[in-house]
Amino acid sequence: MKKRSSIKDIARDCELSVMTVSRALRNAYGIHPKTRERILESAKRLEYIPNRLATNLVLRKTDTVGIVVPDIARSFFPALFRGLEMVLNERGYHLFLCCSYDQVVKEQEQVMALLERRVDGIILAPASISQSKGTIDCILSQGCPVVLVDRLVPGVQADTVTATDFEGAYEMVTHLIKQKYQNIVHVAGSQDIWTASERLRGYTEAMRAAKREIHPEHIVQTGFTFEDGENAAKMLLARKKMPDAIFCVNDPVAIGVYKTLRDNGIVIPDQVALTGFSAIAEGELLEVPLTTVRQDAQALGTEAANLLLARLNGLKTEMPVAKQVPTELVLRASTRNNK
Amino acid sequence: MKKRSSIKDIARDCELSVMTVSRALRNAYGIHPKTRERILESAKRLEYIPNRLATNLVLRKTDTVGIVVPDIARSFFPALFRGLEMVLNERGYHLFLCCSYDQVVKEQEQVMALLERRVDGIILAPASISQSKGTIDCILSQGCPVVLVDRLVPGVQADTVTATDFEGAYEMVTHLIKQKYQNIVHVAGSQDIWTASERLRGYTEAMRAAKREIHPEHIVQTGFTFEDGENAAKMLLARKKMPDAIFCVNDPVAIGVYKTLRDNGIVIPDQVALTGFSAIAEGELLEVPLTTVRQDAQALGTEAANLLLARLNGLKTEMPVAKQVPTELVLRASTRNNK
DNA sequence: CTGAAAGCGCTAACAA
DNA sequence: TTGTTAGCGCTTTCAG
Repeated sequence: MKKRSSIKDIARDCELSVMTVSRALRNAYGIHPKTRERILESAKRLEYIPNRLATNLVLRKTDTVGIVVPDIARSFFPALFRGLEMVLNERGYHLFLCCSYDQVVKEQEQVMALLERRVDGIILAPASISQSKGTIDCILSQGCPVVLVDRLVPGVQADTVTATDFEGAYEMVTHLIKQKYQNIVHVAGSQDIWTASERLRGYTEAMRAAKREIHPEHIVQTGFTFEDGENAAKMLLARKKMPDAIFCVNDPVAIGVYKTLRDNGIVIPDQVALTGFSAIAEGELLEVPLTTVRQDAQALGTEAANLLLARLNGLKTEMPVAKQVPTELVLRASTRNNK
Repeated sequence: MKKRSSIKDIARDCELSVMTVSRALRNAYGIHPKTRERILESAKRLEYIPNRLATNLVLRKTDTVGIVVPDIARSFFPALFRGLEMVLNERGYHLFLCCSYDQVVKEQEQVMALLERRVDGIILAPASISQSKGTIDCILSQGCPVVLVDRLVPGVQADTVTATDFEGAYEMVTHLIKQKYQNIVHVAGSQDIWTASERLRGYTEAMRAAKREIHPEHIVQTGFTFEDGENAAKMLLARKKMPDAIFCVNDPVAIGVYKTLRDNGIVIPDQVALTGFSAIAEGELLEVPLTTVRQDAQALGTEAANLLLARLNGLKTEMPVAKQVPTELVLRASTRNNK
């Protein structure tokens, strides 16, 4: 492994001072065109690539932003990442992507790694309502700008960008009620995660507004994945009486439910109506396309990126900014949609 | 924005030399337990987080690996990323994820950013057979270990991990021939991308082995996405005579074809058989589940990561290592599968 | 237009 | 067990 060449090697090669080389390489003023040309030629010949560790150390700036999401393999997050990347790359930032897998400890580790590498800012979809606060406070205490995206943590003094999870769920469930479904079950996600908790709240409030009673069997607790949906469906199938509508916390869960019900001969939407949340592409490809709530993941990304950029450029406001991206009902064949 | 504390602040706080603090923080030998305790307490109180820019500069090691993929939003790549991450995180490396969007210029930029940040190694799924060589040679010339994954670039002296694209395609097409399909069309991807070119080669060789003639209309040129599949299907629909089997370069394309054919009243597999490549989850959820070739994306990731780790730990071999991960035929309802 | 000195935050090597 | 010196590769002063 050969040694990489440095600014010093170029200086020696050109018989100039390190300083002149540094200036020429950065296109700074006050360098004789002839000199600059010699330097550039030498840099090329020596295969010089600047060492940004050194530059960043001096400048206290890395042009790097850290991203922490639960799991990049979940359909929603690549879209979000793309939104972030489009905006931030454009402005000269590079991205560190980390996954927390919804584990608080892992999240903490990843954030530490980012802080040690002195990223200019962090965009975080926190793993836990109850336990991520410490991690976020740690970022804040280092004076590192942070934007929470998709998920909130109450009581944290950070900028946030979320979708209207509560409103979306409320609207969805209200639609089901209007369609005269009598027994609407919510397959809910972990209540320690913001989006899941907001969607449950949307369900609850919509039911309450329609004077529907909510019994424990109306709520099935599960996770966020396809497999979690399969399990939830099995539990429902084991009951004496199936619901006539199921509102799932997200699309992967809904698709898991869909598949299990279908494999057990249940006809959607005739016997059971089914809905998800997020509008990932897969839902539309099902034999019976999935009614859902559209969330613009990429827009969440661009908004979060813009907010971070504003802070990076010195935006000072007393209060943290809380931005919401609207959701939209998407009615497809997995529910009855009269009128 | 308050100033972050450094090792120097702790030294002042404890009335010790910087060196002693450095040692204590790294759990090095030869520090009085009492002293270490004081230092640790002080570090905590001052909210000290080590500056790895400085450490990395001295140690010439960043514990960071750069990943460059075409597009993290494509189902295949999150799985690959996960494989990489599992292995590399475990061994203390953090990951820089970049997307090239199949653009050579963007790829070049991303690689430069990684090299400037002095990543310890790079894992790359190259954008172009004909144009990525320069970029890869640039990495190599810096003495930076690199592993090509999923896609190759001929004539490059780097370790590689690929799936058996040729064999998988050959097997698939041979199966279609055995099922007595007469007019088998290949919806091919860009021939400047390794996987697409290998799959076309698999198609061609299988046809040749069965003494089938290949005419220009047997091959439809398109891209890698769902939309590309839709376009290809429209072109086929416009023909006088539809094929009786379509082998698509990958699953997203196949699903795009599927949807367009279905929307035009074509029954799969009765009128047209359809197959993809990759076995992404979506293919199984279609009304008529998709016959395809399974590729273990995560395994590609773990293999590539292990290969890189070996190089990072000083593995020296004359020749680059070329590892292949097997593929497997997945027969589902979108093709006739007799016997 | 060019250069010398100092320092970013840390560690390796040697000395006390 | 602790401290001193030098230096990683670069940039910011301030001088020439």
